[in-house]
Amino acid sequence: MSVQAISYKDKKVISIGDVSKITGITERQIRYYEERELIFPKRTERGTRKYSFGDIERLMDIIEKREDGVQTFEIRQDLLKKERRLDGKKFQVI
Amino acid sequence: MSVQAISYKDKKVISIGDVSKITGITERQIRYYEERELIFPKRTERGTRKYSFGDIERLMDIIEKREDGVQTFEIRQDLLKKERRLDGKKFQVI
DNA sequence: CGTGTAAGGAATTCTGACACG
DNA sequence: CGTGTAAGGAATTCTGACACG
Repeated sequence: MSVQAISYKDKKVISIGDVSKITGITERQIRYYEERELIFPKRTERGTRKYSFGDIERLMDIIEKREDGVQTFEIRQDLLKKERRLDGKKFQVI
Repeated sequence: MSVQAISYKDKKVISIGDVSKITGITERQIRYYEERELIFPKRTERGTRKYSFGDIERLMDIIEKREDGVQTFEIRQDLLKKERRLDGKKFQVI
């Protein structure tokens, strides 16, 4: 129930060109969000970025926030908060 | 229960090079199986083939059969039989 | 029948930079 | 800060063909 096999959602196999078409934003923006550490594609041996469907969902979320005027810095903050919450559950202090 | 939204499994977004790496067979073989109508990738505007995870599963199946000495012709026959069975359920003759 | 290979062209992706603001 | 663009190089993919068997 808690442990789940990695599904297709998390396999990083989509090229940036396709991600751009699917999400509707430019490759430049996608690369910038990576630079700002909001998204983490895999790299092939050659250096090509590969994204998962999960990454695309995350991107959709980022796009929405950006449209609401949220800065990448703030989006990153929220991300870190979430991670800390997850850590808390793993190493719960009593 | 019967109708299901198209999941990530059926989104055709994987390039032939990645399919080759994932399945372990050459691009030549993958293209040949398409020529023999065993597999049906999508084409981008430019003409690049795009495969889904479902396509990859199907390929794995084809590879196994080929290793057992089954010819592409026979594999295709089985495919058509399956389709007919499905059709039978849709247009059942009484 | 099933697969390898060399050939040439066209589209993709990458990085670092300059630009505007 | 967030995004556009031109630049040049490197890797990808495509098709049609010849080869072996």
